Amino acid sequence: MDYNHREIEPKWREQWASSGLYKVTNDVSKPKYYVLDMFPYPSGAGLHVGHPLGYIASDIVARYKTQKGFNVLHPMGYDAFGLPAEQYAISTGVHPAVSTNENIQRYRSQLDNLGFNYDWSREVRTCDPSYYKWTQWIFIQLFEHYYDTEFDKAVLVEALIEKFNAEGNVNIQAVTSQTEFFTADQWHEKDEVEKAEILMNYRLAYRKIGYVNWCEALGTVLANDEVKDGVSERGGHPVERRPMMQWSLRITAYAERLLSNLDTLDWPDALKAMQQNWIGRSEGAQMFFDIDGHDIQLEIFTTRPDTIFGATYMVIAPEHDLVELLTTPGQKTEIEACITYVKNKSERERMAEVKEMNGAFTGAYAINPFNQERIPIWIGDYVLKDYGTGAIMAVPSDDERDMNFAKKYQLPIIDVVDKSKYPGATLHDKLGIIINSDFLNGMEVPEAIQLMFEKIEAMGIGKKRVNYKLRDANFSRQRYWGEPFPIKYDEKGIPSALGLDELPLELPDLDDFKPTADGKSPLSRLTSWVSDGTFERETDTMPGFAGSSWYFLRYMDAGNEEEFASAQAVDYWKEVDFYIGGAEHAVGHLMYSRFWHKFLYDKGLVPTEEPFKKLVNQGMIQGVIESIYLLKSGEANQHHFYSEELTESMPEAEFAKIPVHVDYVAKYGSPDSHLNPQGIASFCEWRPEYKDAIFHGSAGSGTVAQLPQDFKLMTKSEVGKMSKRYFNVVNPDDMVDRYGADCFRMYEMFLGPIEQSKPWDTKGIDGVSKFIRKFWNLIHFEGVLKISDEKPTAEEYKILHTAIKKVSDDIERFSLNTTISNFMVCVNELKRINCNKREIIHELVKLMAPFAPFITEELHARLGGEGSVHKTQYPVVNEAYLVEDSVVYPVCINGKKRDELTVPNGMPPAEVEKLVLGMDGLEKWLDKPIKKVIVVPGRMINIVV
RNA sequence: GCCGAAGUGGUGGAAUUGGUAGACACGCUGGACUCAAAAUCCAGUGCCUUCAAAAGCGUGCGGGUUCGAUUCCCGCCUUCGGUACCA
Repeated sequence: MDYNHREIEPKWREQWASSGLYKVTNDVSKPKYYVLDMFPYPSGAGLHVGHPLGYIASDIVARYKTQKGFNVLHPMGYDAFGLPAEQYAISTGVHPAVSTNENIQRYRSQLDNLGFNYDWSREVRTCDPSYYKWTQWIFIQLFEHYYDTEFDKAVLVEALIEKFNAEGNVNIQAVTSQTEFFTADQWHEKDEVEKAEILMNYRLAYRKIGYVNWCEALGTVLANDEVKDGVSERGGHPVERRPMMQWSLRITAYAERLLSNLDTLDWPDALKAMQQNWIGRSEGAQMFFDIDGHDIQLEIFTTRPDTIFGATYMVIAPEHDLVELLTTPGQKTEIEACITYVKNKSERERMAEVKEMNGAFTGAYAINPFNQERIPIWIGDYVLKDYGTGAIMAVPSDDERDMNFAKKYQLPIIDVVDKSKYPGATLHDKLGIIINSDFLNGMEVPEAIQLMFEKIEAMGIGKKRVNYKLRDANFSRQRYWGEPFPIKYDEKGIPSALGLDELPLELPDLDDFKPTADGKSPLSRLTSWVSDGTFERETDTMPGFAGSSWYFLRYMDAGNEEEFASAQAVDYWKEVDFYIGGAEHAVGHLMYSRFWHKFLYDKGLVPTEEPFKKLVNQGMIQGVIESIYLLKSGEANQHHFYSEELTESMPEAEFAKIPVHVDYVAKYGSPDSHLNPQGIASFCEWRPEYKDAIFHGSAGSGTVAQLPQDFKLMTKSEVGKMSKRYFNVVNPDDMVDRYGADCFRMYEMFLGPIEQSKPWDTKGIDGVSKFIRKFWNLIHFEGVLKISDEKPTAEEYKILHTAIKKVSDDIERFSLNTTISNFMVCVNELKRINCNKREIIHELVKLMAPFAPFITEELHARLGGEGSVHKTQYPVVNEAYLVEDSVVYPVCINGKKRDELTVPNGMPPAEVEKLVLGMDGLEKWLDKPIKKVIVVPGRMINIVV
């Protein structure tokens, strides 16, 4: 019989499940290997062909490592809290728990279809109380610790209180937002509320004012994703940034370790660079400027203290605490107008803008401590409150944005750095000779910076300091579908953590998921849950990254009810050896997980400082978006569609692009893609609002009922996201049904390098399908198994061992697309010589088992193998079979290949050179004198003329 | 704007350390088999000039280093990801 995946795949799927083949024990006698996928958010759309790309790759690695003798942990779970389920609930009334559960069921069946070797007994769901009990528990630990810079680790807040009692905070070395010092006596005099506020400034989980996107019209806080061009995506309503008291995590305490430990990781350099830039360490000076007529000082941070004589104005963020105080009555209107304007801009817009900045003068002046000059203090949208100190000294001559701001508001510009000695240097390079700067004149910039550090410290107006761009993470969401905070507030508003016996604090049931009128979380509607008269619960919930920051630890001991994971389990599995997931998580998720892990490490709860030893980012599989052009300025009820070629001469803005279901498009994805009359008919049936539309093409115009002969409406094809909204989703289930999971898996790998994004093209899968049948037919003739037990020839061994070598090398360097090519080459070669030798084929079956688990299991059984092929030892190359007795050299003249030369293996270069010069047929290129002959042993020959 | 990545035939891609550009597939063309089609098999297929032989050009664009550059360096262009509340 011919290979039939519909029979064979379900058979083994059931067999594996019933025998528990993929169950993993914490068997300490074997070396461990932990392979992890970034767990998915179970969206309502189900998996599309892009999702499994990384899962297939990790499955191959997991199976390969198993065959190499490791005890492999390869788990899967769901990142199940999130915004989409909540939005779905608001629009349909379906409870997020219900829709999430349905989505998970669907994901599970889709995943099962693909033959992964996950140990499902270890599944985690972030929305499950038995899981988020420990998310809450970790949050409480963060709440109860502060970061001590003397020991360089997290320490209990209780220990801090003891120190406060004994000696105040003068000797405390900590990462803190506390700026005022106090003695033990002063500490004792403070009341409970004041003490709680001071402790907040030290805690790793703490409360502070954060800003949210508030949309008055929708009465809700919007995610950045829901804001487009400064207005809400739904409805186009104005959005403003509104302050709110929220929980934050003090990730900045770990900035230095997050940065320096990057060196220990086997991650792509590009990714490390992104994290480095995100942390953004810079050395500079913290400086305090006196303010004319005020008792207070303005704190700024600058990396360029050497340019202080060029500081012609100061800029503070419009949200800065001092704005109100500094604004003079005369400037009030202007400042308020500016603040209102800035409120309506997102942070992203404010950072992106380098040309058109906005600001206003407060009316106040800072004093330059070096020449006592008055420097006007402005507010400006390009300074962000949470960056550094939220205040800068502006040096327009040496900073592009300061320069543009100064030009716009006609502020003076003083050149302080002469860069003429360094012609290639840009403004960002710290190079040049200082001018117009009193005692700094004539110094080189780096030298001047050093001198300024010393001066500033000597004068007591500031300190050399390290600053990070990294900001503390906002940890509050005004939403329902997330982990409730295990926090309650007493009648004075002082927060305290719940005890372990009160966990999990379960998310209460609710039937109205809309936020309240004043923008509070939906949970605040449940007054009976919120308050019992003596205390009030926190009603915000945690963000998506809470549950995903530690899930990889839970897999190690998923059912544990006493701890997040037992010490034995954590000591055995330690860290993730191989982590694969999307590049879109390069900073967010990976940074937060590293932070939490380091915190747990400080507490002695995990044995490694880093959670993910090796990491690979997989690319996205994109779809082709097909759309047709709709004329915008038609009469209200008469639609006109234009063929793509007709739109080229008209302004693009006149057309709206209407996505078309790709099933209707002929020559889908090619430049010739179009709707034929049949496609147009399908389109009109699918979108009845266009059933009377007129279609214009090169062959004429007409409605769907009366189209000209050979009518074609050319469509626009663009590579983009595979998504429901573009009607271009390809479901892996369909592929598995038609071609089988083995074929689908191999095709996904064959598409290209795992790290690269590439468009999906169903057509190409035929090639892999043919290959699988060819492979099967090596030992099946007219449907009957036929195997030879003869001893293989040297040629057969060579074909097999070439494949073993190449495939093993490729897996080790994670080049999975080329492994598939190598299997194809191997099978093509074996087919060419009609090899059906048991010894060869059985080894090949084991070699291919990680890639195509079903067909190899079947063949293993048919070849009389014991047990499962997935527990066999992976083939090892024997180099003896690969030795060549001759070498073919390409013969190049001036780097261009002109001929070949075959010589015995190991011939010395000098002799090869002699042979080459004696070759016939090279004369016509050798009419000029030969300058040099280069022989690279085993590689090539180049003659230079 | 900033940070990161990618760009090679009609298409997906290969070339592992600077050494034969286009492996392996898809598609296309021709042929075999067939009443016919599908499936399968065989041959060809970077572009251009050409009956052919043969030559020239060719890895986003413009420069550079080198005997030799898809690979290294400098400057651009385009697309994609992230940009702190999508996941």
